[in-house]
Formats: sequence, structure tokens, C-alpha cells
Amino acid sequence: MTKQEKPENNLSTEEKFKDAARVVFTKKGYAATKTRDIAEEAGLNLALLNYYFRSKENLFEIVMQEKILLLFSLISPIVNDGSTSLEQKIDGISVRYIDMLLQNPDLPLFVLSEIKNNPERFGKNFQVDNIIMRSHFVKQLAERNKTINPVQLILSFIGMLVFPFIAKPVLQGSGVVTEEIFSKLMDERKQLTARWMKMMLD
Amino acid sequence: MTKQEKPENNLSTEEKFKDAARVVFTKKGYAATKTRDIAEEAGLNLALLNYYFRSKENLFEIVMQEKILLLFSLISPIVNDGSTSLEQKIDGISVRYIDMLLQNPDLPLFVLSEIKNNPERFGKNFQVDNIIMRSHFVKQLAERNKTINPVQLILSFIGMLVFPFIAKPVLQGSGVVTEEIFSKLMDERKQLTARWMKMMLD
DNA sequence: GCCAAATTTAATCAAATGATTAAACTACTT
DNA sequence: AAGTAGTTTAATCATTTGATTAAATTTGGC
Repeated sequence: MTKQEKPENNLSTEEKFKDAARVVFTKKGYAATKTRDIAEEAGLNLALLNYYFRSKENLFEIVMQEKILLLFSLISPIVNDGSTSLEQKIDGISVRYIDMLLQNPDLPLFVLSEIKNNPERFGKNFQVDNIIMRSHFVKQLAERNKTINPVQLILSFIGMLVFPFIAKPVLQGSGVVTEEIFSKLMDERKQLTARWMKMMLD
Repeated sequence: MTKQEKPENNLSTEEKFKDAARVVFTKKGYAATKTRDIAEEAGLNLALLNYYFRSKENLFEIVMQEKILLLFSLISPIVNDGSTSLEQKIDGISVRYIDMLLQNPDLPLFVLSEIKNNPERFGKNFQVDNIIMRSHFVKQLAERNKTINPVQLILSFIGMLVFPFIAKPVLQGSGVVTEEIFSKLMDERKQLTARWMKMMLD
């Protein structure tokens, strides 16, 4: 009974499902997504999906885990880097976060709505408190300006970075921007948010 | 055949459904909401819901219409007031928008996700282009600072106002804030966003 | 009190949907 | 070539869900 290892295309099959799930879940949300949609998007059969992942929920969990990681893994090392200045952190976050969002435009709206629609599910998944609120960055903020609550500054910072992507469907739907113009705006925005944030420090 | 007008409690019944629909739709989103949930929340029968509204979609349309109106009706008169200064508009929007959001905390996330999940449905519902992008406010912005794209400023402004409410489930879930602290933060935030926005003008 | 219209209910339908099953097929080992 | 574990498929289930129907109940005018 030599346990047969998965050949090339087996891994590929599982990955096809995950890819499809990423696309469909992110586009339509958990509740509106049918397992058949995912199977079709993957070009595979419905039963096969359950063979690999046991359930819709399971597959969703996997996708969601990835997304949340993506959303936080970028920030953590930057805000907790003890060797950089406040200004350097602001520059770094602005550039890298917008770059990441340009590659994952509907990440924030997807993650935030799923969390809202089902808060119980994400008990300890995000350690905002540990990763961000106790970060080196926050300490530097508090040192620099003792009158302003760091939470306020951070909400503005992340808000300025993330909100355009959340409002993107509205902006496009109402013809304010095209895909191309949006990208240019966001690229330009890296410098703007950094500049604005630095102004807001004092 | 004197057509019997709806007595007191009929109007009340229709309103009960709308109230329930507001609650459930806003909490769970369109796809995750079952018509039975709404009926139960209203303390009424399922068939009655279809008697009044013909369909789930219909009822949703009504609720959504209200929500979008709420989201835009506040801004329009302020940004298009030809008699106020840029600074006055900024103050007015900050205060009144945050007040409105404090009373409707999950309005933004609800509206924005439903639009994203179903952009076709909202063809012309939001005239962001007409109401905001061609407003007196934007003209004043462009006059004041010819180097910065007004869209960038507006995205930051609305982002700073709205984002905390979008991130609220995460903030609460991770124990960064309680309901009470959140309200205080948002109250304090009225002045902060106004101050920051004015700084960003130059 | 009685009638007609409006309202409410319980029962039921048809379609959609997540999941399972049993059989067919593939690829690798010997 | 045969056997075996792993993979894929078509068919089917049971439940959920939006909607309908027909009967019961209530309401207001006479």
C-alpha cells in the first residue's frame, strides 16, 4: 500500500478550485456564491469540490484566511520596525499598501463585509490590538503628539488608503473614473497620503 | 364597492415589514437574508410579506432607495450652497455627516457592498458625478489649490469620515474600542477631520 | 346583525442548493 | 497485464427558500 503522492495535476486541481473560489467569493460574497458557480469557474465538477474541501464553508475559510493575512501581513513588519522613523514608516506603508490594493482592489470591501455579516466567525483572526495598536508606530505617534489619540490618526491613515478602493464600484458606476484613471490616481496618491499624514502629525 | 382605505394598523403592518427589512437586510446583506427572517423580525407571516411587496427584491429596492438617499441627501445641499466658504462647508459636512453616521453606523458598508455585489442594479441611482464632482465645493477646491486633483481631496475627506464606521466591526471585534468609546471618538473626530481637511487644502 | 372588501393565516409548490453516493476512470507499481 | 490507490463523473437526496393559493378572519358601512 504505497501511498500514492498527488501527481502534478492533482495539486493543480485543488489550486483550480481555490483560484475559482477566490474569484467568485470575492466578487459575490459568501452568501451569494453558489458552490456550482465555483465549480463552473474552475471548469470542474461540483462533487469534486466537496471531495477536496468537504464543504463550501471550508473552502471559504481557506480563502478568507489568505485574504486576512494579505491585509495584515504587509503592515505588521513596517509598523513594528524599531529602526525606522515615523516618516519612513508612513512612506513605506503608503507605497506598499496602495501597491497591494492595486493588485487586490476588492480585498477590503470583501473582508470587511464578511466580518460584519458574521462577526462570530472571526473571533481572534485579526489581532488589530496586538499588531497595530501596540506597535512601535503607535508609540512613535504618541511621543510625537501627545494631544491626539493615535487611533484617530490611524483611522485617517488607513481610511485615506483604503477608502478609494471601497468606493471604487461607485466611482466607476457613476462614471467619475475609468479603470485606467483610477490606477493613475492611486499611484499619485501614494505621495499625497504620505504628505498629508506627516502634516497631520503636528 | 366603496374601496376600503387602509385602517391604522394596516399602515402599521406595512411599516412593520419595512422596519424589519431595514434591520435584517442591513445586518446580513441581501443574499444572506431570508424572507422568513424578515417576517419573523416583523412578528408577521411570510405570505403577508408577499401580499404587500410581491417579492423580496421589491422590498429590498425600497429599503435600498431609502439608504442611498440618506447617504447622499445630506451632502448635496451643503456642497452646493453658493453662499458658504470652503471652510464652512468642511465644518458643516464633518459635523452633520458624522452625526448621521452615528445614527446609521452600518449604512456605508451595507450600501457599498450591495453596490459592489450587484453594480448593474444601480445604474443611475447615484449621481456622484453630478451632485459632488460638479458641485460648488469642488469649484472652490480647484480655485484654492490648482495643483491637487479635487477627487483626491474628496476621497480623503469622505474616507476619513466614513472609514471608521466601515472598520467598526473589526475595531469592536478586536477589543480596540467599545460602543461607548467609539461614539466619543467619532464625536471628537468631527473637529479633527475638519481641521485636517483645512490643512490639506494648501 | 350582515355583507363585501381587505387582511391574515396555514398549507403547499417548484426551483435552487449544499452535499452524498456509487460507479467509472487514471496512473502508477509490480 | 493486473491490482490498487487516487481521482472524476453523473445521478440523486434532503433541505432551504421565494412564492402562491385557498380558506379563514377581521373591519367598516349599511
